[in-house]
Amino acid sequence: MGRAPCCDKNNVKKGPWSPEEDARLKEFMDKHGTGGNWIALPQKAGLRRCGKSCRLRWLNYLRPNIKHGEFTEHEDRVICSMYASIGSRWSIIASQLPGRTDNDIKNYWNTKLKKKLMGSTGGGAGGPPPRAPRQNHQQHRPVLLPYSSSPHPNYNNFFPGSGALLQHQSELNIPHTLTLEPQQDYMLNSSNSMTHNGSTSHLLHVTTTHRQLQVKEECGGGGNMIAFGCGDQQSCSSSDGTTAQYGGQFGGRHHGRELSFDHNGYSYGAYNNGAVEQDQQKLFQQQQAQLDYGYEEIKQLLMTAGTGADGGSLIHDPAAAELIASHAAAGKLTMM
DNA sequence: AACCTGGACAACCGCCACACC
DNA sequence: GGGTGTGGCGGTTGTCCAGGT
Repeated sequence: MGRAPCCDKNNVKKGPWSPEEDARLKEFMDKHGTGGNWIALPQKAGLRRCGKSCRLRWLNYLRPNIKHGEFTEHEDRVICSMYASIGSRWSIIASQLPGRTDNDIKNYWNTKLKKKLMGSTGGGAGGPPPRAPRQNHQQHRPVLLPYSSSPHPNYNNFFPGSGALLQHQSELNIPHTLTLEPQQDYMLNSSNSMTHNGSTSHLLHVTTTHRQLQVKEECGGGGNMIAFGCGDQQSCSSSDGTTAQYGGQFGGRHHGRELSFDHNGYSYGAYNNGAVEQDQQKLFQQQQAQLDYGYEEIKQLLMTAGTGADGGSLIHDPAAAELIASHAAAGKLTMM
């Protein structure tokens, strides 16, 4: 049983707007505003258009103070760094760029920035963070990193001279002890490939959030892509349709610190209705305690602590877990 | 000159969350 | 509390145009 359409599709005009329609809509909006109802607006304004179409036309084109034309380098940076942090939340990104619409930014990203960025990475790992499903703001607020601190891994290639933004990129060379910063992404050095489930991986991401460790393995060339998640369920799918999903919670005592890894209640820097909750960001910053893992602990975490969707460990292959742990403990994890 | 291709932009579609009754 | 209407969002498609062959 489908919904009733918002308008009579047979009786509305589609396609590009004519100057006359634009003028009529603009005149009506100037005089009356939306009247709180976009659906009823076309009839009142004498337009044979769907209300949604009117709304879109107004918001994306006719509204005052809309900025068209070339994006500045600053805007490029904001878009890229926010995309790296929150993915394709165009409306939120648009809220940071006065005069730009989400549609504009989306088109600009899809047609120019994405290619520019991919070109600078050589087609490597530059994907957005996995997009969380649409959130019930009151129940599961997504983690939102301060975007300026989470640049694209190849940000420096894309914007020469922006090295200051990569202040977190440093090698960790602490034998057998790995210090993971909460809310930070790490990338395993790709010089060593590893085998998991019969496929060779070339890249491995370790993401830490407060009380959360997430390992994501990727293969180049459109191969398998596997995400190991803790707390919130994580899932990734690949272009060839192979998907692996692990989720759940795990916990234990490490360095005398109780780690529950239950994600609930630990989303800091969240946004709500598009507005960053700054006080929550402050709270997050205050609670940025370091998480210390040794080789055995990392291995243990990976091998035994998971209670994923399949009830198994995060990594089924002992050799794989050992390899990750050894790389981590040997300091071969690079902050992204 | 005709055709093809790719880029840029505008618009549509379907889904979801929320407000209201 | 449930049903319904609406607004908002993101993904996708359509259209136009410029440049290349």
